[in-house]
Amino acid sequence: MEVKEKLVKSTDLKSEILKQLYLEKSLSCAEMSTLFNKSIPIITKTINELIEEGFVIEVGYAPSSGGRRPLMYAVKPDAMYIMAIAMDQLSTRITIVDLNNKPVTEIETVEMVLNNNSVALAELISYIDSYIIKSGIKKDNILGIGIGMPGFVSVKDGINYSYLDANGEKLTDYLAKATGLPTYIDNDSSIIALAEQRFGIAKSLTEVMVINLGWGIGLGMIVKGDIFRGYSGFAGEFSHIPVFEDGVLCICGKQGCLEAEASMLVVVKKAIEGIKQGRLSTLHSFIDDPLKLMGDAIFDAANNGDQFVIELLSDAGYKIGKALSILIHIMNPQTIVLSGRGAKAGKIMMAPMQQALNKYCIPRLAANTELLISDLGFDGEIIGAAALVMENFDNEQLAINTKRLNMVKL
Amino acid sequence: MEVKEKLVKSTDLKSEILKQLYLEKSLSCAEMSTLFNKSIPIITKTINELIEEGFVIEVGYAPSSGGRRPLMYAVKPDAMYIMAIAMDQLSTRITIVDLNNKPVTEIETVEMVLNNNSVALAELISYIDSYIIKSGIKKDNILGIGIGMPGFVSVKDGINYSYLDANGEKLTDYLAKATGLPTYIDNDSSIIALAEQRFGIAKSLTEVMVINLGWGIGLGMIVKGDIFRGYSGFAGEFSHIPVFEDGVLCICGKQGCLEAEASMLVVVKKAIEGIKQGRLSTLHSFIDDPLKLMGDAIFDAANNGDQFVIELLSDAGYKIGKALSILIHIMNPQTIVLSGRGAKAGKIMMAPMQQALNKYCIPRLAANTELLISDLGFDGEIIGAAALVMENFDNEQLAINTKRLNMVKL
DNA sequence: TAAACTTACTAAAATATTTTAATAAGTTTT
DNA sequence: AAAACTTATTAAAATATTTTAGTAAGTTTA
Repeated sequence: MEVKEKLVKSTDLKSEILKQLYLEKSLSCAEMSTLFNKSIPIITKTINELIEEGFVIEVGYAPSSGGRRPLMYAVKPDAMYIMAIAMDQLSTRITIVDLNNKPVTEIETVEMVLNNNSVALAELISYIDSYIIKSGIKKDNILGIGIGMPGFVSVKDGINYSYLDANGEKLTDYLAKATGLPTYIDNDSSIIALAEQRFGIAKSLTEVMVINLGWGIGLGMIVKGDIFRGYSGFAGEFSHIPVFEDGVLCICGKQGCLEAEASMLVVVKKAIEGIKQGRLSTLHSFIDDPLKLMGDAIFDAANNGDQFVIELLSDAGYKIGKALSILIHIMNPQTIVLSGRGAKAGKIMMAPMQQALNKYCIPRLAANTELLISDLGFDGEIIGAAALVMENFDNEQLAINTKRLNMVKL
Repeated sequence: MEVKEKLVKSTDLKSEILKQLYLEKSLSCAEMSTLFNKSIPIITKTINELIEEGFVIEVGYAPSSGGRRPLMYAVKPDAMYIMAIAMDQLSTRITIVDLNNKPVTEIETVEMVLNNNSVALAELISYIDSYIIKSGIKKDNILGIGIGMPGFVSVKDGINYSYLDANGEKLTDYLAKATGLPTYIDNDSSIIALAEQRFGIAKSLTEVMVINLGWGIGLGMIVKGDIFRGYSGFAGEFSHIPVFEDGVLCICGKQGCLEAEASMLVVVKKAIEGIKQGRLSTLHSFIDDPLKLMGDAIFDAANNGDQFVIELLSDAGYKIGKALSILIHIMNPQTIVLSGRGAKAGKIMMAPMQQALNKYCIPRLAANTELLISDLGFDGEIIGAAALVMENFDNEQLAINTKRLNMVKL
């Protein structure tokens, strides 16, 4: 533990400790004292209150580092639960996790198209309600709902400008009213980046760019250790920067977008065309169900040495690499993480990507940036959605839940 | 005043107040109380100490907002001085400013080429020494030296990897030893961005991209209200991103860089070529002294309606605009500021730039970004260099200077 | 294996900070 | 023009936080 010192208001200490314990497996009083720049007595007092209130438990002694062994504290996993929802264009996953991010009931996947679907919002609410009932967990025990979704999401305004219109009302307010639970939304890629920085391969790093390889190519940015959203909340529109001169026409209406040249959707389309034109591939059996192709089949094919698929992924990788070189020039990140549903494809894409970085980056920058593949993979968005709720956990939330836990005791 | 609340350690309150007073013209106790989240008594006590020690003065009453008029406090301008140095490839400007950023002695410009100049560092030191002597200001009264310089500057390492090599030693340490004053360095564009955000047209904005129009095209980034430098300190390498397919060969060795297509150097080169080929321009009298062309002549010509120059600048503006659209997609800034020596040219470039933004940006992003021209202009780098010293002002610095001021009194 | 050194935890004393209440000095309303 | 309302400043009381010192429990060194 050599986490950088945090500055917190004394009144926020309690919720901040709980947040920190959610992020770390366990901490000693001394560690928290240095972390929060508070004296040991005040930490001890606060921790004891948290134990008294049922949020924190002792988890034994850590190995000695040359003196008395420190007593470690951790969050009580079942003190509160979080509902985590991960949406994409075609399907939505719902689960409820405990404070160790462990699903307490199985992740449920429902097919729901977002585009031009005026009943999507109503459906989502009904899915949420029935899932909570099925789970057997009392609503009072759920801290809130975190949702990752594609589109132009403004966290500040609580609105997704692309999907799930709530008749002009704040989507977060609308969902909170409908479900009776505090609701937080964010862009899927941002949420995946949050998961990678809090619990994944980029844990505790401060400058991280996370590429969300889904049907499209998303970017989640971690700047100075936190999600970066830009001024109006639309930062990271990576896939629509003009990289290729006179390229394919993109759905966004412009030419030369990365997404129109190198997304998984494009790879699949090219695969279908190629197979139809007689190219040999193990994927020919999927040709009638192209959208399901993505479901690991394409990566499995690549991993099994399917030449055609490898060729297609390599080409996409090189193009993404060229765009990444632009990103690196501007952001100079420590790490780039390939994550999201298609993270597996990252393995095949990595070599051509690195090749493009070497070609298009100033050497000093290429040398200072490492390219990694997520180990969270498809779970990233779920974990990120849960983490989003805890990001917003504050004293107010704590007070509500303290009351609740005390009520239960009586 | 509705500045966002700052979290400061109690032990840092004194230096933080002084820093804040350097940035604002004046503040009342109540304002500082809300700003720093401290009680009025503690602010009063601290301010009185600062007055006692000679750093702060009362500057009268502010207009009432419906009650007793607040007593305003400001920094004592001559309590300390700052040496500010602005370097570019060809010349270096030196001055000493007071705590109102007013030069106390005239800004001195010396010709000094940075590239392949092994004696540049020694020259710089001698310029500094002689300027201090000439100024008549005691070294003890100078808080430190702030230097803006082109090149790959790593603030963390205190090294400029492009110029001013100090035999592997930290440049900041070397200069501090040689001059006897704490020295801080940063990239010229970053420092200009700092000036714009602290004292210029982007004052107090949190997400700002500042384009430094000099011989090259620099970028200084303000993210979350502070200079953004990236992980290894090289963020903002805007002018070498691959924007143009198969473009001109750049000095960086790559093709299609913005700098190779649209920098002022390129504009000047094209102007010379054009005039030689018979194009009419009021610049023909400068043809024998191309490097001096830049010295306002090119902007004057444009402002006077010189068609050829306007054409060249418009073309450069459009190209910069295309690159800016990439930057906007990634960063989603609130404001883009055209600054630096060539800020004047911004007026002519603005229309084609906006045109490129409209073409290459997703409409929602283009609409959310305003394009402004600096009013600091050529002074930006000097002001930023001074601000850089105050950025690093802390309790330690304060203690040293308190001692000094008390010594003087005895 | 005992002595010396580290580190962790607890309680009391010292210090720092905020809250409260009283007063001063304005503006706006009646 | 007086009364009612705001806002600023000051001093005293109440509260919060840190420092200090003492004890407990381990590791390392001689």
